[in-house]
Amino acid sequence: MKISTRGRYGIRAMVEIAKATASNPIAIRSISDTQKISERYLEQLLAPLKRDGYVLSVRGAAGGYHLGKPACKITVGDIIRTLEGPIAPVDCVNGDENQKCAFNCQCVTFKVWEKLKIAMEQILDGFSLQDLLNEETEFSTKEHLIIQSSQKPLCQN
Amino acid sequence: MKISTRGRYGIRAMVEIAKATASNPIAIRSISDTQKISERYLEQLLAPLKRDGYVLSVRGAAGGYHLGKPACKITVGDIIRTLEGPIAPVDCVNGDENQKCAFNCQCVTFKVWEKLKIAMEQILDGFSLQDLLNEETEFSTKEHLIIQSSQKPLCQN
DNA sequence: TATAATTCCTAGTGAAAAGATAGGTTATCT
DNA sequence: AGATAACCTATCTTTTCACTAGGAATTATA
Repeated sequence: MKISTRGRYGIRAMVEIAKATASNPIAIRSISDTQKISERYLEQLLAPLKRDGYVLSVRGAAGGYHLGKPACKITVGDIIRTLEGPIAPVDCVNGDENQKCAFNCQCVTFKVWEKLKIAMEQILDGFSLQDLLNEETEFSTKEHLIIQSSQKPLCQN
Repeated sequence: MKISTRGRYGIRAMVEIAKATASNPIAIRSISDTQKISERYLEQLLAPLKRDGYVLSVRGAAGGYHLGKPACKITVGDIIRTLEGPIAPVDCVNGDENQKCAFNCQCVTFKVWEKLKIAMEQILDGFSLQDLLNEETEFSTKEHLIIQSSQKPLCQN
């Protein structure tokens, strides 16, 4: 029950891209530098995000990426669905009718999975990229909260 | 973001075990037959469930398993935690302080994961084994809902 | 008391998914 | 022309998943 690096990196990348504009797009190189994510891996994450319209790209020198729609219209759930597939704890609730089993999923656990899926989507679709950006500016005003000279690793999420 | 077979099989096995009693325990063989799960694999799932006190075992001939506590006191979340580890979409919210990162997880996504974790636990701990048993008797009174002569696979969840 | 039925313990294995790397092509700015 | 960047496809390594396997210990019962 873990979010994979695809989803986590994707969200962090999108937060960076949200700061760019059509006339001043951000390059993969730049995202890679600030977020410490392999350029080559990032490339692979941005392809599906572009396909789904969440980002647009500008090719050639001085090119890069910028959002394909307003930050308030892109949710964390959108990004995860694009990069990891349907948000569903088991296949029979992923929205594809063909994945339902012979009992029409009338097994004792079906209700649990259904409710779980709904709860997860409610949270993930409840946060937009804009919310995350606001969160960031909030953090910058309270840097003192950062643990000093810590042995702990940089955040990987 | 999927529940693995360990969790899913474990829940189905526990529903069977919940029907047994201390004086009439259910054997792995029997669970395996009705739930179509490999005996050897089931063995491995029951070990940790026993360790955590959710089941008790009776060794030797006519032995088997029965619940270690009342069905209403065992939740789906309990079973999943025992078989799959902490219910946490990312490591930094799994309850282990050592997994928190250098920024004390003050990254823009932390709030999302925290809320997601809480929502997931609320659902999963909101269903007890007893609830699932009740669900089952409910189904048996409306078998007509089962899809007739379907090509669909048997339920694997 | 032998035997069959059962849990218990540890190890191994095959396939798939995750998490990247790598090489090269195409487009665009300066 | 050259540098910079996106784009495309393939490959590779590591880890996890899902299961298999062999045998030891325990206990009812014939």
